[in-house]
Formats: sequence, structure tokens, C-alpha cells
Amino acid sequence: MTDHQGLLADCPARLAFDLLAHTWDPVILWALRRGPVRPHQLVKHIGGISPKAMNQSLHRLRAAGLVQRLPRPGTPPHVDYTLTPLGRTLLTPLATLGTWAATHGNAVTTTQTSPTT
Amino acid sequence: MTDHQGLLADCPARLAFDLLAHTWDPVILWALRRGPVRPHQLVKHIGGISPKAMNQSLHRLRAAGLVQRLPRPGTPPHVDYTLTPLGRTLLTPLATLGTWAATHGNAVTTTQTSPTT
DNA sequence: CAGAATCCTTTACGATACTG
DNA sequence: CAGTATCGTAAAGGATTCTG
Repeated sequence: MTDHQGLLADCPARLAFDLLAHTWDPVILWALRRGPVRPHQLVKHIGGISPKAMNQSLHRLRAAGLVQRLPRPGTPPHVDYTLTPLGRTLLTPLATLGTWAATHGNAVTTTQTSPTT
Repeated sequence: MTDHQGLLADCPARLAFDLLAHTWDPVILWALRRGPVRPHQLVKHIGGISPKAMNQSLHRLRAAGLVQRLPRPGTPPHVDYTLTPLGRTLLTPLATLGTWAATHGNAVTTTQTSPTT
């Protein structure tokens, strides 16, 4: 195989997709683009995500070094999550996907609704 | 919610991610970038994907209008799959992700291996 | 060879309840 | 309020087998 120009089963490019493969991970990443946000804020803002799923995503994203946890001392507990510098680098590809969806998403939806054949 | 700048639970941008969320879908899309390929070729080329998963992905991608099936009459059966024009438009975002992985993928792997803190 | 059908295992994710 | 643990459901995907 000398054709490894990307995206094979064991290709490093797969990493990016696995990173975003989970339903909420890209959503959370995007929601954090502005700056630190608290978990509860994320849940409310995104809508439709359970606190548990939120936590799992946050865990994955932290493990990947894309998101950082910022504990604020005090009572009641207060925590912020924010993108790491590495995490910020993902915003551009994310935006590219978003732009594609905005441009061609309608075509996909139409196709799925009325099969052209 | 007046902050719908993208990527909420019900945001249209989600479509792009759901499209690529399945493990093999982006891989197959990428494998087809050059032109028509036969299923068996795809399985061999990609490696690690079962024929069933391949078929399911191909179905989804066809339903989404990203991939087209080209039956060649004859015996034994011969079929080619190729990207539709719509499918081709996804190659750019795909490449963007791939580039990101090539650039920052290593950082992610490193982080996951040795938690920085 | 294409691809659909069946079986089985893993895991994402929601709901709920509990701990610090 | 943050985060974890448990339970239950749905679905992805591998292995195998059968049909056109």
C-alpha cells in the first residue's frame, strides 16, 4: 500500500474523526469557543443533552487535551470549562464543516427525503 | 436563545457531523475521491472493515446523496461506487480535518498517553 | 462478487439517585 | 452545583451464512 494519502483504517487522520464522532463532542467544543463556560450553562445552552453525557464528553475532551477544567474555589462549587490552545486549533476545521453544512446540508436533506432514482 | 451561531442540539450544522459520525463513512468517502471503486477493493484498501459495515456505510452515503452506485452489466456481477457532485463538495472539509490531524494529531496522542497534570 | 439476513458484543446516551 | 454510579434502551459493527 503506497497510497496512504490519508484516511485508512489505521491512518492518523482517523484520529480527528474519532475525536468528533461522539454526538456531543463537537457541539461542546463549539459552545466553548467564546471562553469559559460552566457545565450547567452548557447543558441549558445546548439543549437536549443529559448531564451525564455532558460529563462523559468533557472527560474525553479533557483526556484529549482539547478542553481544560478550571475549578473556582468557594461554596457552592463553581467550575468553568474552556478550550486549551490545542482545542482552539480545532475550531477552524469545525467551522469548515459547519460552513459545508450551511451550504450543502439542504441538498442532503432533500436527497434523503426524495431519493433521486 | 439568540446565540444560534451554530452547533446546538438541533442546529443544521449538526448534520455534517452526524454524516461523518459513523466510523467508516469518512474513510469510504475519502477512498472514493479518485474515482469509481469496487466494494471489494474498498474493503481490501481500507483494511479492518467488515463487508457488512461497508455495505451499511455505502447505504447511508447513498441515501445522503454523497455516493452513487454504478452497476456494470455482466457476469460475474460488477459494481462501482463513486462520489456524486455533492459528495465531492465534502472532500474539502474532509481534507481540512485531515490536515488538522496531521498537524495536531500528535499532540492529542501525547496528551492522552501522558496526562499533563 | 454484490449484498442482504441473523446473531452477538460493545457502547453511547438518557433517567434517576446519590456523594462532596 | 459538580460529578459519579446504576439501570435500561438503542444502535454500531464484526462474524457468519445464504441468495442473485
